[in-house]
Amino acid sequence: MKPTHLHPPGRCRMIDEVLSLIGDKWSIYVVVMLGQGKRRFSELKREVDGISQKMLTVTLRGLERDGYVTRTAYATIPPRVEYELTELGQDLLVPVRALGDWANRNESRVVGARIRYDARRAQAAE
Amino acid sequence: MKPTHLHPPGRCRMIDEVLSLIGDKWSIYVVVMLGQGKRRFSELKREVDGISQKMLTVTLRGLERDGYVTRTAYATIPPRVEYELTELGQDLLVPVRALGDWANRNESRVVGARIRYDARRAQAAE
DNA sequence: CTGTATCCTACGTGATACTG
DNA sequence: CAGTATCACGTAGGATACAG
Repeated sequence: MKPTHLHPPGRCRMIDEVLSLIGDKWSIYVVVMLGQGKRRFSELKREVDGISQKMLTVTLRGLERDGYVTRTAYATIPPRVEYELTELGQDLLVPVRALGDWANRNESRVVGARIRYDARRAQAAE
Repeated sequence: MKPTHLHPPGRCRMIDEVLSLIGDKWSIYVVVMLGQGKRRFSELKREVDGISQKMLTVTLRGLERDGYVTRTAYATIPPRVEYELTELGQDLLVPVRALGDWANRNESRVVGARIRYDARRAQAAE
Protein backbone atom coordinates (compact mmCIF):
# COMPACT_ATOMS: atom_id res chain seq x y z
CA MET A 1 0.00 0.00 0.00
CA LYS A 2 2.68 2.45 0.87
CA PRO A 3 6.21 2.86 -0.29
CA THR A 4 7.43 4.63 2.79
CA HIS A 5 11.10 4.41 3.19
CA LEU A 6 12.68 7.68 2.28
CA HIS A 7 11.03 9.57 5.06
CA PRO A 8 11.95 11.12 8.35
CA PRO A 9 10.52 8.59 10.78
CA GLY A 10 8.49 10.76 13.11
CA ARG A 11 5.55 12.37 11.46
CA CYS A 12 4.70 10.32 8.44
CA ARG A 13 4.98 7.14 10.38
CA MET A 14 2.30 8.25 12.75
CA ILE A 15 0.00 9.13 9.94
CA ASP A 16 0.55 5.73 8.45
CA GLU A 17 -0.62 4.25 11.70
CA VAL A 18 -3.73 6.35 11.78
CA LEU A 19 -4.69 5.32 8.30
CA SER A 20 -4.01 1.67 8.86
CA LEU A 21 -5.91 1.73 12.11
CA ILE A 22 -9.06 3.47 11.07
CA GLY A 23 -8.71 4.18 7.37
CA ASP A 24 -11.36 1.79 6.24
CA LYS A 25 -14.98 2.49 5.70
CA TRP A 26 -16.68 1.00 8.73
CA SER A 27 -14.30 0.58 11.65
CA ILE A 28 -14.96 3.97 13.17
CA TYR A 29 -18.70 3.53 13.08
CA VAL A 30 -18.48 0.16 14.76
CA VAL A 31 -16.09 1.42 17.40
CA VAL A 32 -18.34 4.36 18.17
CA MET A 33 -21.34 2.07 18.44
CA LEU A 34 -19.52 -0.24 20.79
CA GLY A 35 -18.50 2.82 22.75
CA GLN A 36 -22.04 2.85 24.05
CA GLY A 37 -21.79 -0.65 25.37
CA LYS A 38 -21.52 -4.26 24.25
CA ARG A 39 -23.51 -5.29 21.25
CA ARG A 40 -24.59 -8.46 19.54
CA PHE A 41 -23.79 -9.06 15.91
CA SER A 42 -27.34 -8.48 14.79
CA GLU A 43 -27.63 -5.32 16.84
CA LEU A 44 -24.58 -3.86 15.17
CA LYS A 45 -25.89 -4.93 11.82
CA ARG A 46 -29.05 -2.98 12.53
CA GLU A 47 -27.42 0.05 14.07
CA VAL A 48 -24.52 0.64 11.72
CA ASP A 49 -26.44 2.14 8.89
CA GLY A 50 -25.95 0.51 5.55
CA ILE A 51 -23.30 -2.02 6.47
CA SER A 52 -23.53 -5.43 4.84
CA GLN A 53 -23.22 -8.63 6.74
CA LYS A 54 -19.96 -9.37 5.07
CA MET A 55 -18.38 -6.06 5.88
CA LEU A 56 -19.55 -6.17 9.46
CA THR A 57 -17.84 -9.52 9.86
CA VAL A 58 -14.69 -8.33 8.15
CA THR A 59 -14.62 -5.14 10.19
CA LEU A 60 -15.16 -6.91 13.48
CA ARG A 61 -12.42 -9.40 12.71
CA GLY A 62 -10.04 -6.57 11.99
CA LEU A 63 -10.93 -4.75 15.18
CA GLU A 64 -10.59 -7.94 17.14
CA ARG A 65 -7.22 -8.67 15.63
CA ASP A 66 -5.96 -5.21 16.46
CA GLY A 67 -7.13 -5.57 20.03
CA TYR A 68 -9.92 -3.02 19.96
CA VAL A 69 -12.78 -5.39 20.62
CA THR A 70 -13.38 -8.74 22.23
CA ARG A 71 -15.63 -11.38 20.82
CA THR A 72 -17.59 -13.61 23.14
CA ALA A 73 -19.60 -16.48 21.71
CA TYR A 74 -22.23 -18.31 23.71
CA ALA A 75 -22.93 -21.85 22.59
CA THR A 76 -26.65 -21.48 22.84
CA ILE A 77 -29.29 -22.15 20.27
CA PRO A 78 -29.60 -19.97 18.46
CA PRO A 79 -26.00 -18.85 18.79
CA ARG A 80 -25.27 -15.52 20.33
CA VAL A 81 -22.12 -13.47 20.01
CA GLU A 82 -21.29 -10.32 21.85
CA TYR A 83 -18.72 -7.73 20.95
CA GLU A 84 -17.28 -5.29 23.40
CA LEU A 85 -14.58 -2.66 23.40
CA THR A 86 -11.36 -3.53 25.13
CA GLU A 87 -9.54 -0.94 27.16
CA LEU A 88 -7.54 -0.15 24.05
CA GLY A 89 -10.78 0.33 22.19
CA GLN A 90 -12.07 2.69 24.86
CA ASP A 91 -8.83 4.63 24.66
CA LEU A 92 -9.17 4.95 20.94
CA LEU A 93 -12.60 6.37 21.47
CA VAL A 94 -11.16 9.52 23.00
CA PRO A 95 -9.33 10.94 19.96
CA VAL A 96 -11.97 9.51 17.67
CA ARG A 97 -14.69 11.37 19.53
CA ALA A 98 -12.59 14.50 19.43
CA LEU A 99 -12.52 14.17 15.69
CA GLY A 100 -16.22 13.47 15.56
CA ASP A 101 -16.98 16.49 17.68
CA TRP A 102 -14.80 18.63 15.48
CA ALA A 103 -16.69 17.36 12.46
CA ASN A 104 -19.97 18.25 14.10
CA ARG A 105 -18.92 21.71 15.05
CA ASN A 106 -17.42 22.51 11.67
CA GLU A 107 -19.79 20.82 9.32
CA SER A 108 -21.36 24.06 8.23
CA ARG A 109 -18.00 25.57 7.41
CA VAL A 110 -17.17 22.69 5.09
CA VAL A 111 -20.57 22.70 3.49
CA GLY A 112 -20.34 26.43 2.98
CA ALA A 113 -16.89 26.21 1.45
CA ARG A 114 -18.11 23.53 -0.89
CA ILE A 115 -21.06 25.56 -2.06
CA ARG A 116 -18.91 28.60 -2.70
CA TYR A 117 -16.34 26.53 -4.56
CA ASP A 118 -18.94 24.93 -6.77
CA ALA A 119 -20.56 28.28 -7.40
CA ARG A 120 -17.26 29.78 -8.53
CA ARG A 121 -16.62 26.86 -10.84
CA ALA A 122 -20.11 26.99 -12.30
CA GLN A 123 -19.62 30.65 -13.05
CA ALA A 124 -16.21 30.11 -14.55
CA ALA A 125 -17.70 27.51 -16.84
CA GLU A 126 -20.02 29.98 -18.51
CA MET B 1 -19.89 12.41 21.28
CA LYS B 2 -23.56 11.80 21.52
CA PRO B 3 -26.34 9.44 20.70
CA THR B 4 -25.28 8.70 17.22
CA HIS B 5 -27.16 5.48 17.59
CA LEU B 6 -30.38 7.18 16.87
CA HIS B 7 -29.40 8.29 13.45
CA PRO B 8 -32.96 8.51 12.26
CA PRO B 9 -33.79 8.35 8.59
CA GLY B 10 -30.66 10.17 7.54
CA ARG B 11 -27.30 9.15 8.85
CA CYS B 12 -24.70 11.06 10.79
CA ARG B 13 -23.61 13.35 8.00
CA MET B 14 -21.10 15.44 9.87
CA ILE B 15 -18.82 12.62 10.71
CA ASP B 16 -19.19 11.25 7.24
CA GLU B 17 -17.55 14.33 5.86
CA VAL B 18 -14.46 14.16 7.97
CA LEU B 19 -14.39 10.42 7.75
CA SER B 20 -14.27 10.49 4.00
CA LEU B 21 -11.36 12.83 4.33
CA ILE B 22 -9.45 10.45 6.51
CA GLY B 23 -10.75 7.59 4.49
CA ASP B 24 -8.91 8.48 1.38
CA LYS B 25 -5.33 7.73 0.85
CA TRP B 26 -3.61 11.09 0.66
CA SER B 27 -5.61 13.96 2.16
CA ILE B 28 -4.28 13.60 5.66
CA TYR B 29 -0.70 13.46 4.46
CA VAL B 30 -1.13 16.64 2.50
CA VAL B 31 -2.89 18.45 5.33
CA VAL B 32 -0.17 17.50 7.77
CA MET B 33 2.50 18.64 5.34
CA LEU B 34 0.78 21.96 4.86
CA GLY B 35 0.56 22.19 8.61
CA GLN B 36 4.24 23.04 8.47
CA GLY B 37 3.67 25.96 6.20
CA LYS B 38 2.72 26.81 2.65
CA ARG B 39 4.02 24.62 -0.10
CA ARG B 40 4.37 24.67 -3.84
CA PHE B 41 2.92 21.89 -5.92
CA SER B 42 6.28 20.38 -6.68
CA GLU B 43 7.34 20.57 -3.06
CA LEU B 44 4.32 18.61 -1.98
CA LYS B 45 4.94 16.16 -4.75
CA ARG B 46 8.40 15.59 -3.38
CA GLU B 47 7.47 15.54 0.27
CA VAL B 48 4.37 13.40 0.23
CA ASP B 49 6.09 10.14 -0.30
CA GLY B 50 4.85 8.06 -3.16
CA ILE B 51 2.02 10.29 -4.33
CA SER B 52 1.49 10.57 -8.05
CA GLN B 53 1.03 13.84 -9.83
CA LYS B 54 -2.54 12.96 -10.59
CA MET B 55 -3.47 12.07 -7.05
CA LEU B 56 -1.82 15.17 -5.67
CA THR B 57 -3.92 17.27 -7.99
CA VAL B 58 -7.08 15.39 -7.14
CA THR B 59 -6.36 15.58 -3.43
CA LEU B 60 -5.59 19.28 -3.49
CA ARG B 61 -8.77 20.01 -5.42
CA GLY B 62 -10.78 18.19 -2.84
CA LEU B 63 -9.13 19.97 0.05
CA GLU B 64 -9.60 23.28 -1.67
CA ARG B 65 -13.24 22.59 -2.32
CA ASP B 66 -13.86 21.70 1.30
CA GLY B 67 -12.17 24.87 2.43
CA TYR B 68 -9.13 23.33 4.05
CA VAL B 69 -6.56 24.85 1.73
CA THR B 70 -6.18 27.88 -0.49
CA ARG B 71 -4.61 27.80 -3.90
CA THR B 72 -2.65 30.79 -5.12
CA ALA B 73 -1.34 30.85 -8.66
CA TYR B 74 1.28 33.31 -9.83
CA ALA B 75 1.26 34.05 -13.53
CA THR B 76 5.00 33.82 -13.89
CA ILE B 77 7.06 31.72 -16.21
CA PRO B 78 7.41 29.03 -15.25
CA PRO B 79 4.11 29.03 -13.40
CA ARG B 80 4.13 28.77 -9.66
CA VAL B 81 1.29 27.70 -7.40
CA GLU B 82 1.24 27.78 -3.67
CA TYR B 83 -1.04 25.88 -1.35
CA GLU B 84 -1.68 26.87 2.20
CA LEU B 85 -3.94 25.77 5.01
CA THR B 86 -6.93 27.94 5.73
CA GLU B 87 -7.97 28.57 9.29
CA LEU B 88 -10.35 25.66 8.90
CA GLY B 89 -7.45 23.52 7.81
CA GLN B 90 -5.42 24.57 10.81
CA ASP B 91 -8.34 23.75 13.05
CA LEU B 92 -8.62 20.32 11.53
CA LEU B 93 -5.01 19.75 12.32
CA VAL B 94 -5.74 19.72 16.04
CA PRO B 95 -7.92 16.61 16.28
CA VAL B 96 -5.96 14.98 13.49
CA ARG B 97 -2.76 15.39 15.40
CA ALA B 98 -4.42 14.12 18.54
CA LEU B 99 -5.33 11.00 16.66
CA GLY B 100 -1.84 10.72 15.26
CA ASP B 101 -0.30 11.08 18.68
CA TRP B 102 -2.60 8.43 20.03
CA ALA B 103 -1.57 6.11 17.24
CA ASN B 104 2.06 6.72 18.05
CA ARG B 105 1.66 6.07 21.72
CA ASN B 106 -0.40 2.93 21.23
CA GLU B 107 1.23 1.40 18.23
CA SER B 108 2.93 -1.29 20.26
CA ARG B 109 -0.33 -2.35 21.86
CA VAL B 110 -1.89 -2.85 18.47
CA VAL B 111 1.09 -4.68 17.09
CA GLY B 112 1.12 -6.91 20.13
CA ALA B 113 -2.57 -7.68 19.86
CA ARG B 114 -2.11 -8.49 16.22
CA ILE B 115 0.71 -10.91 16.89
CA ARG B 116 -1.23 -12.68 19.61
CA TYR B 117 -4.29 -12.92 17.42
CA ASP B 118 -2.35 -14.40 14.53
CA ALA B 119 -0.60 -16.80 16.86
CA ARG B 120 -3.90 -18.05 18.21
CA ARG B 121 -5.27 -18.54 14.73
CA ALA B 122 -2.15 -20.32 13.53
CA GLN B 123 -2.43 -22.68 16.44
CA ALA B 124 -6.11 -23.25 15.90
CA ALA B 125 -5.37 -24.16 12.31
CA GLU B 126 -3.17 -27.09 13.28
C1' DC C 1 -28.46 -16.10 14.80
C1' DT C 2 -23.85 -15.75 13.18
C1' DG C 3 -21.26 -16.46 10.24
C1' DT C 4 -18.48 -18.49 5.27
C1' DA C 5 -17.90 -18.78 0.39
C1' DT C 6 -18.41 -16.98 -4.32
C1' DC C 7 -19.13 -14.07 -7.75
C1' DC C 8 -19.09 -9.53 -9.75
C1' DT C 9 -18.90 -4.59 -10.27
C1' DA C 10 -17.43 0.16 -9.24
C1' DC C 11 -14.13 2.96 -7.84
C1' DG C 12 -9.62 4.50 -6.45
C1' DT C 13 -5.10 4.62 -8.00
C1' DG C 14 -0.91 4.43 -10.87
C1' DA C 15 1.45 4.94 -15.45
C1' DT C 16 1.90 7.40 -19.31
C1' DA C 17 1.47 10.95 -22.60
C1' DC C 18 0.29 15.56 -23.67
C1' DT C 19 -0.51 20.97 -22.87
C1' DG C 20 -0.08 25.97 -21.54
C1' DC D 1 6.24 24.01 -13.45
C1' DA D 2 1.66 22.68 -12.90
C1' DG D 3 -1.46 20.66 -14.49
C1' DT D 4 -5.15 17.59 -17.85
C1' DA D 5 -6.49 13.39 -20.38
C1' DT D 6 -6.53 8.31 -21.04
C1' DC D 7 -6.08 3.81 -20.15
C1' DA D 8 -5.30 -0.18 -17.38
C1' DC D 9 -5.57 -2.61 -13.09
C1' DG D 10 -6.51 -4.42 -8.29
C1' DT D 11 -9.32 -4.63 -4.89
C1' DA D 12 -12.78 -3.00 -1.52
C1' DG D 13 -17.20 -3.99 -0.97
C1' DG D 14 -22.22 -5.44 -2.29
C1' DA D 15 -25.38 -9.40 -3.53
C1' DT D 16 -26.37 -13.85 -2.94
C1' DA D 17 -26.36 -18.53 -1.43
C1' DC D 18 -25.34 -21.65 1.96
C1' DA D 19 -23.73 -23.73 6.61
C1' DG D 20 -23.33 -24.70 11.80
